Amino acid sequence: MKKIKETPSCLTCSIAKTCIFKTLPTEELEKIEYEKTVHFYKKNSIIYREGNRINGFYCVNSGVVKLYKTGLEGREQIIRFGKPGSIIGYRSILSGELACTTAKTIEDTVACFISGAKLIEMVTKHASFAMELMKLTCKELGESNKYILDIAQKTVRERLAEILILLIENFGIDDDNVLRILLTREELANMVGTATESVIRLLSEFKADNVIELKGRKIKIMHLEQLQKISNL
Amino acid sequence: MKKIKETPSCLTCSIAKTCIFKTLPTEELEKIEYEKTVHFYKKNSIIYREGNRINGFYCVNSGVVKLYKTGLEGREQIIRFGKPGSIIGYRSILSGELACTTAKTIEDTVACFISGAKLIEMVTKHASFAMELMKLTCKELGESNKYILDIAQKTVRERLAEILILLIENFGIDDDNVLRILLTREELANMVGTATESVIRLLSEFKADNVIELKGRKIKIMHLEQLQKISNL
DNA sequence: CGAATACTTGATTTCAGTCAAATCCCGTGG
DNA sequence: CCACGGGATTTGACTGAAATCAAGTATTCG
Repeated sequence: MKKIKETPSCLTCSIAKTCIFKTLPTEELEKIEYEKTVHFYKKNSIIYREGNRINGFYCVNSGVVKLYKTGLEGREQIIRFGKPGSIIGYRSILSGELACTTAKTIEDTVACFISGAKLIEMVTKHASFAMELMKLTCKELGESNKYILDIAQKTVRERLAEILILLIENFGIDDDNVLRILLTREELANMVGTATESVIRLLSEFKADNVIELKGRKIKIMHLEQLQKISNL
Repeated sequence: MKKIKETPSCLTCSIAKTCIFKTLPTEELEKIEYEKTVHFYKKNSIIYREGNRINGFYCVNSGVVKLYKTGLEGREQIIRFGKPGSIIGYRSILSGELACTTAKTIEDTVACFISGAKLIEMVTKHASFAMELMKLTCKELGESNKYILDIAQKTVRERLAEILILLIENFGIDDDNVLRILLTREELANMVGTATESVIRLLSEFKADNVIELKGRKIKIMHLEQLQKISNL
């Protein structure tokens, strides 16, 4: 409501443990601060599109971004989310390829754009930054590989439970055990890799089994252990 | 037959365009040469196991290695292959995690082991090496993400055709259009993420449609365009 | 407040997995 | 050289999970 469209500062931003810039010296942060451009996106805005060349990357300051690939009949496959502190779009800069996903906001979002040249400069000049970035990429790669296994071998039911756990880990739950992210049934389906109807049916089942409670898009976690059991670890 | 178990040299090895070490100065290569240990594996040997800590990575000199994750009922999901010039096991070094795949040779293989400390030293000391490594990782990440989409949305038939094309691109075909890698039906199934019987049935169909010819594990490509059409790009 | 979008439930279909049985193939040892 | 045993491959029959199709209800948003 009262959010002011204020330019976020890299110096205060980079304090967070999860921030990729955390090892950079202050003078470098100041240079980024000076060079970056800040963008304000309304919900459902596209930041960049799969297949396009992007000449920089984005650091999400507030809001949530879904990164998805588009399949043959236009069905989306959500690969991951960007949330405050995440960087998105860096993969294609580093690999020298076109963007492999579309980035679309699912909430009003503020993101800072930093040029690819600057990214490469930082990698070249600061070995600790290069290590951090590599660590991030390798973790992401591990997650993607894990998901290949899941999607190839697990049932939709197991995957849905797993996705819910993943969302809990990523976005947390509030005091009332309600998941701190609101997704449409279709978006859930596009994460799990299944049909919307299947997600609806399975959520109903979970609810009937008292594993979760549903109120619109709010999902309240009643029994995390149950979810874990359903997901098969 | 007449292959001699000879220690491969980093200096001659690194000439190849695809080699990750190609930007390193000669003196650094000499140091690697000195530090590395060379390992000779027979077919079906395990180089490292998913879930184990490995304190270095391997550079494949000759032979072929499959990298796979193991699912609940022990079914393998092949993530990628290592072939001459590939490096394997580096992901877990850089991310500081446990190995996320098992590496098993499917041919007699020679691979050089280089310590994780050395890898990190090279990343730190040589920005160009860091960039190359990052590029490699990011490309791999792009491929994994692509495969998530495929496996989530394509039919087994489409995926099998796609995997065959991928194998052609990776391992090539000989003068007689025969794929230069021999996999069991089960291994093909473990790439596609399906049952062995399904692969067998579909290969028979492809053969009946004159897209391929089969002689044991040899696959002869009769009509690549057909394969591409089946795979839906 | 009306249109559009999202959600839900039911009926039906189908792709692909599982199970079962037969055959093939290859290396080993007699 | 040949028989044997075990793994790999093939084919057929059956099953079932999940997709698709269809129709109605609820919500949201301009």
